[in-house]
Amino acid sequence: MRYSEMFLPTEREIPSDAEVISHQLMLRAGMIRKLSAGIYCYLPLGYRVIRKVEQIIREEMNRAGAQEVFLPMVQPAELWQESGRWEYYGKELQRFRDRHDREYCLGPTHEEVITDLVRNELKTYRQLPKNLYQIQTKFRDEIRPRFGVMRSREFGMKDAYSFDADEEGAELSYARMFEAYKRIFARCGLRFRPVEADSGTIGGSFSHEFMVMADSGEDGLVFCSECAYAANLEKAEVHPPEKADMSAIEELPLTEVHTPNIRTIEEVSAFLDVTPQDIVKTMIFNADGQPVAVLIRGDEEVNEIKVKNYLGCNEIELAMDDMIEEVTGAPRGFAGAVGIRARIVADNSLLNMKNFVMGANREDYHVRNVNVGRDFSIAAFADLKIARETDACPRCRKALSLARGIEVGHVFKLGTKYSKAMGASFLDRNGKDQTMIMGCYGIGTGRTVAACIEQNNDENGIVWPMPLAPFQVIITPVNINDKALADTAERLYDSLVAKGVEVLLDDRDERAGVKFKDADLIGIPIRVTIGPKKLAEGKVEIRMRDTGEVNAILLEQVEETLLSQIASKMGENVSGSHD
RNA sequence: CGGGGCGUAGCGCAGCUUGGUAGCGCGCCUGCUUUGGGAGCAGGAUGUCGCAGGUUCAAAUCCUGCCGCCCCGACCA
Repeated sequence: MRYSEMFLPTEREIPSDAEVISHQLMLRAGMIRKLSAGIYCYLPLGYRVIRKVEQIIREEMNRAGAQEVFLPMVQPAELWQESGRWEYYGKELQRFRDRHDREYCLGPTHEEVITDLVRNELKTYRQLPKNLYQIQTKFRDEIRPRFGVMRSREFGMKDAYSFDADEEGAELSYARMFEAYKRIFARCGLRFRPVEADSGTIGGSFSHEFMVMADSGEDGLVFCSECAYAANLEKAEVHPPEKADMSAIEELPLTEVHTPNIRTIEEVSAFLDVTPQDIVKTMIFNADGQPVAVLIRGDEEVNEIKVKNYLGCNEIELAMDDMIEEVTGAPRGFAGAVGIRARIVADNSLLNMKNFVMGANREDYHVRNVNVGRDFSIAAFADLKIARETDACPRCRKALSLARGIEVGHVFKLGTKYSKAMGASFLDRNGKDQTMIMGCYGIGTGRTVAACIEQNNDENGIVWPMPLAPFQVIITPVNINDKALADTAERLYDSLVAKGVEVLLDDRDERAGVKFKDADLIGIPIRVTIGPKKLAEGKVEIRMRDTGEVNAILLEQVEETLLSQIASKMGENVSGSHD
């Protein structure tokens, strides 16, 4: 491709509405342009990178035995009513009516469509397992799209669905996808980590997210310093504290203290001159309409998802003031466990606490020297807190580490959630009707590209890993009006193109500085600079974008040198060959 | 949906408080010079000042309503 002919509008200044680095660089490098909130156009440079990601995905999905299909984006409401998600999915699901007033939605995901397709066509265990995937545009009417293509409303996604006859088969399908995903993200040149995750509204029993490590990521994750445990912060378990021998500590008499307008942990600890570790927080939740009091040590935070999963409820939120007053008889800020009219659950952080402070369920009062058993009882302790770095690994008790990441892929064991609701069954060996067991597996293509930029950039722009680079090589003659330079550039360009190298020839009549800045900004891994001084010696310069290393190479050796550089940079992230 | 901010040339911004000829930098076009890290000089083009009402002799500027976009929160694969 000739730069002079390419639609590649680069920007010198940072667009004012871009916050994160990947968004800024995608705009500046002419990869994307915004059409509307959360809706983006991909320009040629950006789309070339998308196609690189898609190609890697295709190769690895095909290798893992999946087959590519292409499903409609517009989906009839009836299918979603069948699965029950027409009601449950909420406002993210973009609904509309056609001219006959029939209801439809734009596909945010395709469990319904694929399950419908499969139930109509697959009838016997002999036809199973099957794994079908597509790469397609999804639409989710996000409450707040942000960070460019990282969280957009319209976005590209690879989604795969597996159908198995039995649990062992489903396990195998899941494991194969898990391995395929590891290969995909490794081949993309990403530093990533698979983590255990909550399965959310997609549902199902078990899932892993693939997190690209980046401080700008929206998700928190924890991982063990010793063993393989890693999980999304939403899900991360912690090992309960060692049970200490508390018998030596005498239980002091319960005392009510006047604490006028003292509500928060900070206020209470300052006012009563105790540490937050001496206080128990009582959080009132509304769980499917029922009040639940969650007790946790003052310096810890409640993980709502853990509470939700522990209670097994559908909806959970912090209770409104009227519910708080109903169960405590006091306004917000003075809730405690003693005498509360709500189910009580306690985090493990209470295990070794004695003579602690909590709200008195009376306005402007707290109580001191509260003790579990004597003053109120707890049916069971559970892990309900947000994990911290001071917590111990739930598997091996070693130290946990915290990091931030970008979720680029998610694999779910769906079980029979959709196949049962929609009647996707088959006849087994004995002629008996059985429900298919499903899995689903997603990768955000645009998000993968953005995540890659988050990990690979410097002050001059993007630094593409070779496998995702829109071009492998850029040829930069420093002055196109110097015929010797221009001719050399043209000849090298032709010969590299003939060898199948993806090369951009910067044939613009611009000064060298402008070309260098643009080459750095768009992040092409290898730049061949053709200038008068080195050319007089029969040489050109090869400069690596990542290290900045420059080597002068004899013209007759350039092609060979480039081919070997490219080859070594294509495969350096994955051992073994790939088709 | 709640809170905050912004909408002026392709991009980044000033002007608005105190109403009166719409500006700056970059980019763009022409010419000359220059040619290895975003060149210099000279000349030039480009604006329904987000939209609609209102106040006024006069509105980018004041008032009202609406729309769009960004940030924080709630929410979310």
